[in-house]
Amino acid sequence: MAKIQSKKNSTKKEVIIEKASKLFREKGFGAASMRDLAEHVGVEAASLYNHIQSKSEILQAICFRVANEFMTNLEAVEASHQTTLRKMEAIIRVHIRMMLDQYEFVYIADHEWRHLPEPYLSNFLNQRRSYRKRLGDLIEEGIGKGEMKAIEPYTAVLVILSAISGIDSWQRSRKSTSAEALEANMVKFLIEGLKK
Amino acid sequence: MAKIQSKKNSTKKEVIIEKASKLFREKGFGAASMRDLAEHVGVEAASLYNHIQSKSEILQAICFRVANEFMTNLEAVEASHQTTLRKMEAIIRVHIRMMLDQYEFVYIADHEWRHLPEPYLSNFLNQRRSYRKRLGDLIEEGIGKGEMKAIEPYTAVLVILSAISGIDSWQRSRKSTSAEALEANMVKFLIEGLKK
DNA sequence: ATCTTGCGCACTAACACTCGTTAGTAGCCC
DNA sequence: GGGCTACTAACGAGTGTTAGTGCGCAAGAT
Repeated sequence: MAKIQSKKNSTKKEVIIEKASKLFREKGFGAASMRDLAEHVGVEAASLYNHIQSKSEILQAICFRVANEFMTNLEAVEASHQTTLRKMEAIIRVHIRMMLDQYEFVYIADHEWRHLPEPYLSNFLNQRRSYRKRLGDLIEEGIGKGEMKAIEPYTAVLVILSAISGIDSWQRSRKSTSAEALEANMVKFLIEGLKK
Repeated sequence: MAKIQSKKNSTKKEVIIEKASKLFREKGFGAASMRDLAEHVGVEAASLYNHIQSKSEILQAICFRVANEFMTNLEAVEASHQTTLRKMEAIIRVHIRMMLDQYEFVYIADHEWRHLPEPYLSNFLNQRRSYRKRLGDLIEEGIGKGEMKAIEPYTAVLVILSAISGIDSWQRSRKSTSAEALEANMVKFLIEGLKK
């Protein structure tokens, strides 16, 4: 009957994950049911299990994909040769853009990770902690070099990351502001808070 | 049998709401069950219904209590005679303090409101939108008076509110930073982003 | 001071679902 | 013909919530 796999270059599993990401964001992981998901995919609930192993496997796939993407980017930026301030700007821009065009995925990694089963939960939180630590170190370096004002690095990281994740409010209600303007204004605000 | 009402000056309903706020934050509204809640209260699930009408009534109580508190404060600040910049600082500080000592409640109003049933959902979102609009107007006024740099007000509101709600990461893992230092640093960062 | 009444509150049992997931089966394509 | 993959049916557990019952304490009547 109704085959899945609507687009080429995307396995059925990928289709399921993509539909799931929309659903998990709208209803939350706990409130979204497999029957719900199946309907959006165009299939019976039991058929999903030909492609995935469990509901939480979907969540794992989403969370770790996002985490890896951010981590990979961080490493690239760290290895680059720029001002510390420009490095931070680059990272901030990547976060904003990810939030703009991979919204569903990033949102879930940001808000639904708590439903990960162990040991994935601990693993994820470790990665997260390490990522933030490295961001903090970068800021500390910027302060040391006199490029940034003396702010407690941990707080700065908190403010920056949270501020960006607030784009989710913007996504919900396509307001007057355009995506480009949003990015520009946000970078301006955040970098200004750092700059000496 | 085992009576509820451990403390004076707090009805049994209040005790239930308080325990529920902890539970809803830890597990999410959808994943927290009435039997869970009952156990924390020290009572059978069915007994809860002598004091509340439904699970979602608890959510409503929490969300609107928080919303009203913020709204009341905003009106007080608006009516006061200060620099626009100082008004913003006052509002930011109230948000931070609420996040520090009414953490569970604020968190739920911030993240679990989507599980409100209609018509409460629309009502809540309207209040929220109106609140942010008025914050935006305040910033616009500040720009007009030359106290603040020219930033798109909507974006600024987004950044500020989201940044503060990120304190939840801090609450989860009592880090090196103290509450006072956190508040000071955060205000510094955010106000600096606004100031001309 | 004792008895009576009534109400507040917690109990057990149950209903009517919904949940994630598994077993077993049959059709379609290489 | 043999994998894939989608189907139906069903499982056991857990969901919010209601019905009906009885205990215990406070107020009112004698």
